[in-house]
Amino acid sequence: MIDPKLLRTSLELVVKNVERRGGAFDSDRFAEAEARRKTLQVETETLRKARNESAKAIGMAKGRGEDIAPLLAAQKKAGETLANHEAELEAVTRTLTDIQLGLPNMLDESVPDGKNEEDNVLVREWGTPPSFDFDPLDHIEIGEKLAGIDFEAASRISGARFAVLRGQIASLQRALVQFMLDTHITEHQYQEVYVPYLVQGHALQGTGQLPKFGEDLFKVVDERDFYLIPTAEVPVTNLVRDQILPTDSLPLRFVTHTPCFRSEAGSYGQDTRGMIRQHQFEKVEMVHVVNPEDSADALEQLTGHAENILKKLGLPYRVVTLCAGDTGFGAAKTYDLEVWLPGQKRYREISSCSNCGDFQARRMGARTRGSDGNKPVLVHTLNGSGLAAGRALIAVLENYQREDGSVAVPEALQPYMRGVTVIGG
RNA sequence: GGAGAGAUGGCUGAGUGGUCGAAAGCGCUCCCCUGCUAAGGGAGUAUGGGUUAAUAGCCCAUCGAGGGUUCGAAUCCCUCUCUCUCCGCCA
Repeated sequence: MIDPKLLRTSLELVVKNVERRGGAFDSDRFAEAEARRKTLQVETETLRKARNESAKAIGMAKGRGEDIAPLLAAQKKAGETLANHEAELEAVTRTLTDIQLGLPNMLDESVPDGKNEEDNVLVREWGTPPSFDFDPLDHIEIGEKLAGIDFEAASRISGARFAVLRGQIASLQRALVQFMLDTHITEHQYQEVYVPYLVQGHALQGTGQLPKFGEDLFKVVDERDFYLIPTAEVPVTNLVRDQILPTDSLPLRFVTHTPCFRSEAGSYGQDTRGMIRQHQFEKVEMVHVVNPEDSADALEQLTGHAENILKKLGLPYRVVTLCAGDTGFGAAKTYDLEVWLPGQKRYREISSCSNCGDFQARRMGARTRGSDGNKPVLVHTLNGSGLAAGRALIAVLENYQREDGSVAVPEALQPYMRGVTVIGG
């Protein structure tokens, strides 16, 4: 959520922010409800105060042995008025909360204008796309030749948008995951965590997936409120929900590996072939929890950690700043890392690194004592893929393919591959 | 799955209908005294919200969550969640 004070005092800024993102905000409806809330809350609290004072007076009168019957009658009537006010206040408050939960984060001032991914701004490039003296295959063909990726078997079991991996290709994905985790733990000072893959609605509300994006999630059919995680960002960021963290315990850096589950509703027809867009995929996720003044620097560091993985793997990539229209709901600013895929002859997203500012922290109730040791202040949260393992697998297969259909194993992964240097061939 | 116990402020722990946002102790912060690796004295020390120029006052709410009874609920009733112990089962 964005700061409710901002909504009250600078509503036009919020409207402008939503419009920059390509949305619309009915600010009149909000302003109306807010005005009503203000009046109602003052009245309700005044009534409550009167109720409390009278109740106290009744208690004391009773103690003195006086006749309290007339007092009780008056009090009962006042109680009814109060109950009406409370009910209306609750309804207005719920309306306001619903509006606020549906509002996207305020964009960082450095975020460029733009409507969609075409307007994203290139920050830097690393590496050179490999040149082949043969026609490079895409990962589907490579996987087929090596009998390592089996979409047909997956569709018999689970339908479209799933893959079965076999043999050394399956090992390669696991090697990628282990390599990424170890690198973040030993070189980037992350704490490894293991977290639930089923989470409840309130956790998803905390990170911003709910209430607005429920259709992207898999909900467990059950009397309980369980969802499959769409990203480890959800359980990991929620580690600090309802906490007041000592300021010297920050920054927190967590890393984990989880499967991710996405319904991909609304993406019919996109990336239907291959492993690019799956209902289930593996990802290594990094989460930072930092003091508010540190989040801009933390975003650069976080992005650097993800880049370091690509560098060690020798995969050419570029970094773009997402424009206003392409920046996610909860993010104030996002860098996407895009890896070169020779099979598609284009760069594709392999990591998304976001600074969410205090947006998630406010929803979760995650705070810290400021350096002055006084009032609790909201922490800032960041998350980034480091990296999406399924897409990293594709990138390795396509960039390291050889003419005979075999695939070289990047040096960094060989220790994780029982010393195997070439798959197939 | 069966049986039982519990959930109060940073921690321990009182509090079974009224002046309790909550005793006491510990911890922490500041001050005083004293002076030496100690002790003593004093003050302060929850969170969210409203009002406000205000992180000053004042007010409202919060004793696991939600509902109920009552003029009035930490205290009584109901439902739920979680934790702990024992038995059974299980990776």
